[in-house]
Amino acid sequence: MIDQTNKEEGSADGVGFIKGVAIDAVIFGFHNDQLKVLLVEYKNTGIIALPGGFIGEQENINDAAKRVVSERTGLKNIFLDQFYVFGDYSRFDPEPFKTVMRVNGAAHRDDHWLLQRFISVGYYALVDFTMTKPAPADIFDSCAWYDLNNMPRLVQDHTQIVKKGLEALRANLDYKLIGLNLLSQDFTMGELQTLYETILGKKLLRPAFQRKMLSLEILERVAKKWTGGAHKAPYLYRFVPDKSKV
Amino acid sequence: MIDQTNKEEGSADGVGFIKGVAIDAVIFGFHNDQLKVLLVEYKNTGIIALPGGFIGEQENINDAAKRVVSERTGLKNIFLDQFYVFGDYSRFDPEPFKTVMRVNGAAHRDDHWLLQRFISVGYYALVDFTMTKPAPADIFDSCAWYDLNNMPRLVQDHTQIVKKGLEALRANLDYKLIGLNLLSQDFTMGELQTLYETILGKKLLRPAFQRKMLSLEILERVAKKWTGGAHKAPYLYRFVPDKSKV
DNA sequence: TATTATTGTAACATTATGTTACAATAATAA
DNA sequence: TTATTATTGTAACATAATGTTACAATAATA
Repeated sequence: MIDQTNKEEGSADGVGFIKGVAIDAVIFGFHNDQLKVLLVEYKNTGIIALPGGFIGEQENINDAAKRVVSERTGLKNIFLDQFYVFGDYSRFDPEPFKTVMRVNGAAHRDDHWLLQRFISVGYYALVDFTMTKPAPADIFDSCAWYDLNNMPRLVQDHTQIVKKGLEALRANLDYKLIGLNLLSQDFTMGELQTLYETILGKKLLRPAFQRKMLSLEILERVAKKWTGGAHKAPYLYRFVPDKSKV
Repeated sequence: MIDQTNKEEGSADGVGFIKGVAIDAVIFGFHNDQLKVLLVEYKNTGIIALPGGFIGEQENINDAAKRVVSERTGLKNIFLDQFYVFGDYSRFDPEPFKTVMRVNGAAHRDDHWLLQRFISVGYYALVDFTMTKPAPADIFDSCAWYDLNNMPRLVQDHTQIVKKGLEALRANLDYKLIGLNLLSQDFTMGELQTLYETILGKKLLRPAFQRKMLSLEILERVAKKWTGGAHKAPYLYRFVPDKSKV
């Protein structure tokens, strides 16, 4: 447990971590027909940020990213993709971390490792909203979902990082079928279409969408879903990963 | 000049640079119907590597990449794209740099900054082969073009980096029209097609390719090119960047 | 049993891409 | 000068992909 705490983002010293490189994770979820992003709020400061972390001295960077997302969502087997390295000098701004330390009574000097310049590697993660258990660490007041369309002010350049992460998600949507990672195991074609429409920010025509998805031959029909509505019941579909690897 | 030398990759101390983060550049050229990659050979060692460098303490990472490519090619206005961060712990291997230092008489200790673990940000660059003046630095025996299909053994994981860089180039080819950066200002449709075929590693059908390229409305016909061959002379085309921004 | 809203998909229209064919033409050879 | 050759530019058609309209099927409700 002490070991665990020591590996959290806010640990007092940088022992065991590579300095100068950070990971920021744009964790996307989908709920109530809206894209959500998981954000943390630093204790007693109102400072809201992307979940982030550092890379263990002997850790693969992709494993570090996975660890960061796991710690905040409670999930394993996370869909993760690097999308950009944020390395402008202008993003260097030690003030927020100074505030976090001061307010929470952590002594620090200006040459503290967290107050130096960081290069940040951006990852986006796609998770099943219904399966996540957002978990704050000691240094956070909260770890919670926010509507992508109604985001609070974020620390440093994190708003920009979210924007770029969404662009990467859009660019990869057709190519990687990644949208499916955002839904529960079983879903209707309508839900899938709404997800795509939400990610792309535009309406799609239903017949073409359904035909396209079915032509990929990666979905299997599992049952009908009686929604209680006064209309025909939609089928439930499930992603069949084997079929996409032929 | 001293200042300049101090900023080269092989400088003895790491003063002025961010530690732990490096840039590796896959610089593509196109000549004699073949894709070329610019590589450096470390003095007296036979060690061949991608041109690389480090990030100044107050330098933007993208500017550092541009600087690295400029130093080796002599060009300004370089097309550059980040494509991946190589951060596996297993790629950490100080032996090659130890050899470089030992052979060239540079004293070093095992805790020398160049012998620590680095996270490497991969960039690919596209340059006009005919305009480049490959320039080795003091620590290199050579800086020269190699056929992509006939590459020597590269240091560390650089072969892997080249492979991933080529994949990124392929993936972006249609999307970003980046192929045009590899040709001289004026080129024939045949040259453009050969470039695409070389990058994609497959033949394309001529009428479809020509129709597609012309439909983009970013090429203007400038003149005919009399090649001396016993056949109809092809037109020369030129890229019209303005038109692609409408 | 009629009404309503939504689903699944057929049918057709349009666009994009793949393929074949051929006239135009620059150099060479007869 | 005139045929020959190789290559270019593009028309014409074939096929595939995507956009659009239409409508039957069907759960729940009136």
